Formats: sequence, C-alpha cells, structure tokens
Amino acid sequence: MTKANQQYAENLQLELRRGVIVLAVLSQLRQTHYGYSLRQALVDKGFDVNEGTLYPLLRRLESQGLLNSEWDLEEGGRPRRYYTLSEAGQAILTDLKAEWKYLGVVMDGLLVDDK
Amino acid sequence: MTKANQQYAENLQLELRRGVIVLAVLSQLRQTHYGYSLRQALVDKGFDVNEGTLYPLLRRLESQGLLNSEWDLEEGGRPRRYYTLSEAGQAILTDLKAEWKYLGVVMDGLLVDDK
DNA sequence: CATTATACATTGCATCACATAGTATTGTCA
DNA sequence: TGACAATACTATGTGATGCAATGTATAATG
Repeated sequence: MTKANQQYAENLQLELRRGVIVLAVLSQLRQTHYGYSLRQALVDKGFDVNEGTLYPLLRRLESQGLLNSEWDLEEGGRPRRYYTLSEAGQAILTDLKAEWKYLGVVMDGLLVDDK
Repeated sequence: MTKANQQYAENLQLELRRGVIVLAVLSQLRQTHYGYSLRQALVDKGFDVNEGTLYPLLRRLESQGLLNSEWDLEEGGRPRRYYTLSEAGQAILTDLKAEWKYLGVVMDGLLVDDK
C-alpha cells in the first residue's frame, strides 16, 4: 500500500466515523456530562473524538435546542459546562438510533459475500 | 417535533449515511458496474444515493487509483463508463469493512441501555 | 409526439471534522 | 520549588465532500 493510498484509507476511515459522532455524543448524554468527561467516556469506550470537534459540536447541538447546558463554577475547580439532553434531543436520539439500526441492516445486505 | 427540529434530524441522518457511501459503493463494485446500474443496485438494496453524489464520487475514486474504468460505446446504446475495483481498491474495501465492523461493536457499546 | 427512463457531467453552496493554537488552573514529581 | 502533564474550554482557518440544480443527449413508452 503506497503512502498516497494510506492517506486515502485514513481519510475514508475518518469519513466513516464522521457521521456517527453526533449519535455517539447523544448516546452518552443520556447521563449528564461536561465536555471533558464526555470525551473521556467516549475514548474509554473506543470512540476517539478530537477536542476541536467535540466542543464546537456541543455548542452547535445546544444552539439547535438538542442539549441544555449549565456552568458549574465551583470554587477551587476549573469551570465546567454541564450538558444534558433536551426533550428534542431525546427525540433526535431515538430517530438516529433507528436510522443507525436500519443502516446496519442495509450494509449487511451490501457486504454479503455472495458467490 | 418542530420544523427546525425536523430539519436538524434530516441533516443528521444525511451525515450518518455520508461516511458509509464509499463503503457501499466499493462493496457493490466487487462486480463490474456502470454508474447508473450501480445506483440502481444500491437503491434496490435500500441505499439511496444521489446522482450528483455518485458520479463525482466514482471519478474521485478512480483518480485515487481505487477504481479502474472503461467506456463502452456500443452502437445503438448510450455510452457507459464501466468501473471495477483495482487492487488498491480491494485493499481499501477490506480496510473499511474492518473499520465498519469495529464501529458497529463500539456503537453497540455506546448505545446499551445501561442501568 | 410528448413524457419518462437511461446515462453522465458540472457548478455552487453549505456543512462540518480536524489541526492548530491559545488561555488558565490544578496536580505530579523530581 | 519549578517544570511538565492533565484538566477544561475557546477560536480560527482549511479542506473534504454531499447535494441540489441544471444541462446534454439518446432510447423507450404511451
């Protein structure tokens, strides 16, 4: 595999993960998290997310009304912004889960080693 | 669900499918196809792809050396460009299949209804 | 003879992940 | 004590890419 091909492969793997990020994030926000702890939870479970991806994503989802957030300015600690799913966010999560499941079935059909 | 939320939901579903498109395309090109027949094969199996997505995608994959193509200029027929997987394309397909499988496992872990 | 299906191409727009860099505090370890 | 890593969040620019829209042209269908 040439260097160029390796580059293409990495790129395609990134694309593959790209679409799933929101689903991954929403799934974990069934429990309250702040950005950093959310990232750790995802990484721990095998889903690596860049900080430069996650933080803006959370702000975007909040601006779309899918998340609620609240600052925690505890004394003697760094300020944390806690996120939870809004009702709309829960509805979207349900949608995306269904779509994900459907996609799995479709892809299984496409990837069958026929003949 | 408000109109805005419906918009977000559609958008996120598009994103979800986005990353998988290349994998879907490569999977079907284990058999030779031209663009139009490839699109039909995908749609038939539940994977809807836009023409404006598919045709440029095929050109791009070819330019990256993952596909080979050949015009068929049969008399009394519309010209068709037939695509097949190159060796590099087959390698990438194998990679992506593995990544897809891994992603499935990870997502299953994330989506578990714990508690 | 008009409409639909086939077959491919192109352009501009909008979305979005990531790399990178920056700020600031807390903890660790030599 | 002083350097470095970890914590926690923000901001910006770039590149990749899907899609809607539009165009071209031929064949089939009614």
